[in-house]
Amino acid sequence: MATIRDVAASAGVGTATVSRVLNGYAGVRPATRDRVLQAARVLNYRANGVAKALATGKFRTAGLILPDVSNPFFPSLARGVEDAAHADGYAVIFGNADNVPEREAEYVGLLRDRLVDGMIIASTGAPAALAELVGDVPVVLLDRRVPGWRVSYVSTDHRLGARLAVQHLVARGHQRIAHLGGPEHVASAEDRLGGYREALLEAGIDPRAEWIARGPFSYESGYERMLHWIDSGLEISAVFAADDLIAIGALQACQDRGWAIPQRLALVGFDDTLLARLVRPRLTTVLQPAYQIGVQAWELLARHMADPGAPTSDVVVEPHLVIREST
Amino acid sequence: MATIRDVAASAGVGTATVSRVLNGYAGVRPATRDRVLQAARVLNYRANGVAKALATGKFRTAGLILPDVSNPFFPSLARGVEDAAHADGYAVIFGNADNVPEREAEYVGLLRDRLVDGMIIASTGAPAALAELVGDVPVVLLDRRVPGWRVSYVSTDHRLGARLAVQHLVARGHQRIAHLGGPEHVASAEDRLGGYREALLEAGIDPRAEWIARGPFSYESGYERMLHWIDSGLEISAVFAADDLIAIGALQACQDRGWAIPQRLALVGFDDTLLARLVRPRLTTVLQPAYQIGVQAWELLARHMADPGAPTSDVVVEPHLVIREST
DNA sequence: ATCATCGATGAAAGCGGTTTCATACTACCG
DNA sequence: CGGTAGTATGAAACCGCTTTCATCGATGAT
Repeated sequence: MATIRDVAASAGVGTATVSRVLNGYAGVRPATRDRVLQAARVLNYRANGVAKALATGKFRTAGLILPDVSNPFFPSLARGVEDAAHADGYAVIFGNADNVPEREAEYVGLLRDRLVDGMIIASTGAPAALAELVGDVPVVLLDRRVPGWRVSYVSTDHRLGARLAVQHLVARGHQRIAHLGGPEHVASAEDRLGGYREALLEAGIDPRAEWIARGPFSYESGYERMLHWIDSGLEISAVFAADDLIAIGALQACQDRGWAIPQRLALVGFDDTLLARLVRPRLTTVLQPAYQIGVQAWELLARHMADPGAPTSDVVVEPHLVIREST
Repeated sequence: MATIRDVAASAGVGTATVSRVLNGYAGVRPATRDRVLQAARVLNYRANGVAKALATGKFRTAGLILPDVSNPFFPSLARGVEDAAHADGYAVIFGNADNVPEREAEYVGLLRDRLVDGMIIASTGAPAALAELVGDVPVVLLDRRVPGWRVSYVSTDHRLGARLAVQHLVARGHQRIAHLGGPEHVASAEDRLGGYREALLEAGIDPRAEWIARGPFSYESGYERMLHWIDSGLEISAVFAADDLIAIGALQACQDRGWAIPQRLALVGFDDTLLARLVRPRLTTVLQPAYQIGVQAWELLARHMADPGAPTSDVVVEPHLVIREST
């Protein structure tokens, strides 16, 4: 692997000049510039990014930590981040925290050690502990606010999304609407639950405790909780699920027990992943623009990386209801 | 951010000793070791990974290039790679080539510049061009062999998988079996097509040209091709799709045109992604153990990183048929 | 008591870039 | 034609770590 010194020697100049040419600084005589370029080409020279990073303190690499890549929502988001980062010449190191806070912390440390220039974290656990780990690396947080930590956030208005979903069910004439919620202490899940409650109260419906069951954002969890409700004779006519995976699990449970959707039970999900369009009946759900959220997060991060003193901001993305066949 | 010099000064030793202690080399007096450890703790010291990489030539980071993260098969695979890498203390930088060969090449360059210790590439295009770009970084290739490039491979036996699928359809009494193939020049797609042909010939059926339509591995592509077949009156009773996404698109098309599955048309997919279980009727498909393939690829890569002279190997994974309701 | 041996340790030289700073050269001006 | 401002360039320091190699003191053998 050719080094900058090889190129310098081959072109008969100093390494400083090679560096100047290759980084496009003015003040190099055209003849010299050409010699350097030529030598670099001949030697098939590519600058060593690590050495560059050490010298400049910038690595042109960012970290992205996701709670669960198997949930189709996150690949879309990741792709948004990655496309935007890529356009800026940045690489993205991604870590899958697998919904385990320890693993998340581990990744943050790993990334910090790799000197990433910034991180985007879609946190699972309580990210307050992360603040210290992150140090002074610019960070953008997704879906979760940490009091006292001055970083930028981008988040969907989950509360609003949940209200849209429930209002839609109410408008369809439902009165007994249950909620298959997400895990506790996860901000998006909490907000969706809050929106569900609000919307019921607004409609003059008392949100009963037995209408709420919480659990992980997964197909299995949705399936089991719904099955349990059906088998225990819970009297409901509609369900708002905290995400599409849970909704689809529930849908499956209904089909296994012969509850027709939407006749016997109306069902609304959240996210609008590809899955929502694939299942039968197609799932009514709340759209969160995953890709754009990713792009947005990148833009914020890019700003903070360019100017560490830039004011933090708080981007709230509006969700929309997508009505399909399950309601 | 504290440096190794700060720790050395604080502990009253040289940087060499700090380095020795922190990397666990023997030959440091316990008293000294404790002083260093203590100082490191007080200063909240973490070694700068970039500097370490520059000094050692090892970054404990690997690259993973995937053609399309939206295809649920790849997140599973990625997770296998990542889990295994993580267990070895490696970080993985991943790149989404988006099925564009240029983008793939760009990523390979990006990774090489970042001095990754190794790469796992699930290539889209013709990866021969990559050989040069990669340089002497250890590589494991997924699903694709490049003549003359001495690297390790791991690949599912796509040909066998396709034969299992078609043999199953034949056993169910089908004679007019079409194939919704994957893109041209993509090894897995070619092999599956090959297996399809072989199985038909073995069954004494002549594989007609009009029974084969190729296109991208996507839902939309499956939908459109199937719709076109139905509308153009193609007489078939079964379809083997080159992957689950295509199969599910086709399934959708059938439902939109009132072709009952499996009565009017039997359908088999490939991959056994989560989707196959979610759609109705559930999809019969060929299982490829994505996660294990990822783990396997990592193990191969780890071997090559540890010993650049290690002999290359060629791991072939056996697929299995998973029979569900679509046949 | 003397000397060779050995273990513990630090100084310093890289790793491959960037960047400052001094210098050599040009060109322009009076 | 000398002086000066300005431009192009290279030497060398530096980024934070690892690692070699020399050194120093202690130990054990003679």
